[in-house]
Amino acid sequence: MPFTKTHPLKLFLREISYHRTLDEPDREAILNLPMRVRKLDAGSYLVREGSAFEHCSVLVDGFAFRQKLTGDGSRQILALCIPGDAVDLQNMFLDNSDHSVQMLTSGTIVDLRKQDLQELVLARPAVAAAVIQITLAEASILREWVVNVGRRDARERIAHVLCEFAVRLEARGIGGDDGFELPMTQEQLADTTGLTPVHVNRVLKALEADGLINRKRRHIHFPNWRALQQAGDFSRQYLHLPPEDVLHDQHGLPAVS
Amino acid sequence: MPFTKTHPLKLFLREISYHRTLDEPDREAILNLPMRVRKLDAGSYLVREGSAFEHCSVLVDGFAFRQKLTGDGSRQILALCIPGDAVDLQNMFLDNSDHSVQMLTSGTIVDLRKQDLQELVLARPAVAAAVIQITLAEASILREWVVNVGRRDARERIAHVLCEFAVRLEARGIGGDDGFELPMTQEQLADTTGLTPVHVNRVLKALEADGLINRKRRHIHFPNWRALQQAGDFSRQYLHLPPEDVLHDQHGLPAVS
DNA sequence: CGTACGTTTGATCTTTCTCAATAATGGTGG
DNA sequence: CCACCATTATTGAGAAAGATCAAACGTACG
Repeated sequence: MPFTKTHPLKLFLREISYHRTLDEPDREAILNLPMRVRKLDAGSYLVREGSAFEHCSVLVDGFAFRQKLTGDGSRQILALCIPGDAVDLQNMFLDNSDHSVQMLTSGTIVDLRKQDLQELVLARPAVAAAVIQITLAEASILREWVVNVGRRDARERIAHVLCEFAVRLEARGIGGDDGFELPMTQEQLADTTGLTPVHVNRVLKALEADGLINRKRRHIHFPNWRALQQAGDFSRQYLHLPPEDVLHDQHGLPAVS
Repeated sequence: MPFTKTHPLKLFLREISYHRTLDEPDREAILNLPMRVRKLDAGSYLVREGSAFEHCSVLVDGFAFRQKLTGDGSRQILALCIPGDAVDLQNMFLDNSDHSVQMLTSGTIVDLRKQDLQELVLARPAVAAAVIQITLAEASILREWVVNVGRRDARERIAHVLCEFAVRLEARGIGGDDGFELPMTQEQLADTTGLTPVHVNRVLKALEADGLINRKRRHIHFPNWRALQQAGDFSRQYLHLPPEDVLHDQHGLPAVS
């Protein structure tokens, strides 16, 4: 079966299935939700802080980030969204969004109607449970970010973010073994770590000098994965991913295509 | 009806009801859950990072906090729990806890069996929806904390935490109009803001000198609420509380006693 | 080929941390 | 009730991580 004919919600469904086993009717119900596929440019907004939305989006392709601005205009990035992530579960049940979501790269999203999703959750307990689990796992990542930004120095923060991103990509089956394309400018990396772009630059160079990363433009490679994890005080526990040996084993996962 | 005969889950149920209207059978089901009431001393653990639990706790009386340690042993406080908060919804659906929860003061908790809660959620869509909303609101607070610690200076951070705590207390009908008892040492406040105790002390004194707070031991009073909010870049939006005028109006809320 | 954006570099300045000591405060046993 | 102890709060001096300011350098792309 050709790759291009993959259902746009494939990754999302797989993500859900990690958390909770859904039976066939549940999966059917999700896949048959009325949806609209949209292509977006880098920088376009998926959600704008303070506004209410009719639909919830799932990221199919490309990257996005959550962000919030302070009163004096500085920005904090709150999460990185990768393909398969539900971008605004918040808006499904809360009235207006407490943060913005913006595309990091160009990409594709699927819009689902808020109403439909609410009905789905109310009608299908297993889906509700899966949504709860996804939300809880996301909260766990947020807690780790609070720690990262609150109690780690610049070097640790950056190493940690790199580790997290790499592991999450790999868990979704995206990104290669020999590094990945970091879809961020150093300024954006600064806004995710609570640092200045200048300092991010210096730390990246230091990490490179210490042999923890190789960079070629935005492409990052980890010559010493273990050392990088250590430098970033990183442990994958908080991501609540399935055990590593399951990741590369497609058996038991729903074949959606 | 005497205050002492209040049902221990009263505040929790009220909190749930803010988010979603539950019908009588739903509320009954929650109140009839088998439960165990326990009194705990300050400092005792409700949840320990990395371990699995049989039950989920709801804080009835006293205060608690979520925390995580870094590799080098420093601590970050991730959330303050006030009476009526469910302390470990995480453990209800995720296998082992990604952080610890510890009592800040002495207090009382109610343990509910994990199993029972799961069944409740699976059987009652409205309860599931309420749990999702509570979890989403908690995530929103976490996002604000990332911003606080990532992009605000010491003075703003501390003012912000004070505002948040005061507003949350008031929304639960706890704490007085003329200030409140901050149940934290300056060291703990440092761990919630990503600062050192020494610096927290200096900032508190500065806030006092500027007429933004009055302190008498741990009791804090806000002579100029508006100015403090401004100093902390605080806006209650992210707390997803019901509109202010509903708060002091008990009509429409379930009378649980 | 020039413009715009991102990266890199240097010099200087600030906030916050660290270390260290002293003073309150609350609780405890006698 | 008092003396003592353990926390917690306060203060000072010096150090350091990271911010700020400013400029030069690359690279992509129209």
